[in-house]
Amino acid sequence: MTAIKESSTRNFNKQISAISCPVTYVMNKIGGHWKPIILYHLSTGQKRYSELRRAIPEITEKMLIQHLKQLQEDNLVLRTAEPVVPPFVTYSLTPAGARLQPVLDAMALWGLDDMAKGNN
Amino acid sequence: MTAIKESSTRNFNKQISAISCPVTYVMNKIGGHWKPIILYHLSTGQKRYSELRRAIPEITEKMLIQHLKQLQEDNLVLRTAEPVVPPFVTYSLTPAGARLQPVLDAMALWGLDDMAKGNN
DNA sequence: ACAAGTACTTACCCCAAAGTATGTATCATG
DNA sequence: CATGATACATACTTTGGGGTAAGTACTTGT
Repeated sequence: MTAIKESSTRNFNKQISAISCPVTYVMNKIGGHWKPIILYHLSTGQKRYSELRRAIPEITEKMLIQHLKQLQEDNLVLRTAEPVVPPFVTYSLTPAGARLQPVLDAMALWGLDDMAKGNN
Repeated sequence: MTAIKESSTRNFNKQISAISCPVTYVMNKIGGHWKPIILYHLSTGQKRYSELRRAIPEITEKMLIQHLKQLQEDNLVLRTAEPVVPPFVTYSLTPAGARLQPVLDAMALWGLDDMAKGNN
């Protein structure tokens, strides 16, 4: 699981930043190139693993699962597996994940606005 | 600076993600451990370089300037230098930077809420 | 003469995030 | 009997973000 060197200034700073700064706390949860995109695709309804893969062709399987796992640990997405073969796994937003919607919307709004004017 | 290898899948993905996903676009601008904190300190009014340093003692000078530069390039903060000696430099938010306020607030709100309930 | 304050710059190193590539188990279908 | 689909796992390498430490140019205070 990408074992993190517990004794690194790097990680220590990350921790205290997350505790003292709620914005950084959010950043640690939805940061990274792929998480917002995954969250977006799940915001339109639950999806199977393979559906997500096809919806985001640029992402590698490793990255997809890795981030899905982290999002699960962070209690933002829910994994539901049907014990059948071939496997049938669906991912959906948890309530906490759904509550992120206004945040993502606010960000998207600002982003689009900023891209439009480029510089004010 | 930190010269970026232009031909890396890594950076390429970052670029296209930022173009196609406005949320990622925002993330690239205010991501990193220090940027939100710097932005927060500037949101309460313009500050001198040394004031910022004292306000955020954990940050190193290298990181401070590096991020201030990036924030300038991203048109979020404005640098004003009085041509005197000793140097007198103040940093303040640009209109675009100020417009970020509601976004940061939304994030902070969610963050605090999420920290409070931990898991729903 | 020397320390301290101003606002940086520069060289060097480490590490975690991201990418590449391949493997696994099970079943259905041609 | 081999290919494809499902949902992953895992070993290996690269690279960009971040940290450490030291230096620069100029002036004021002691």
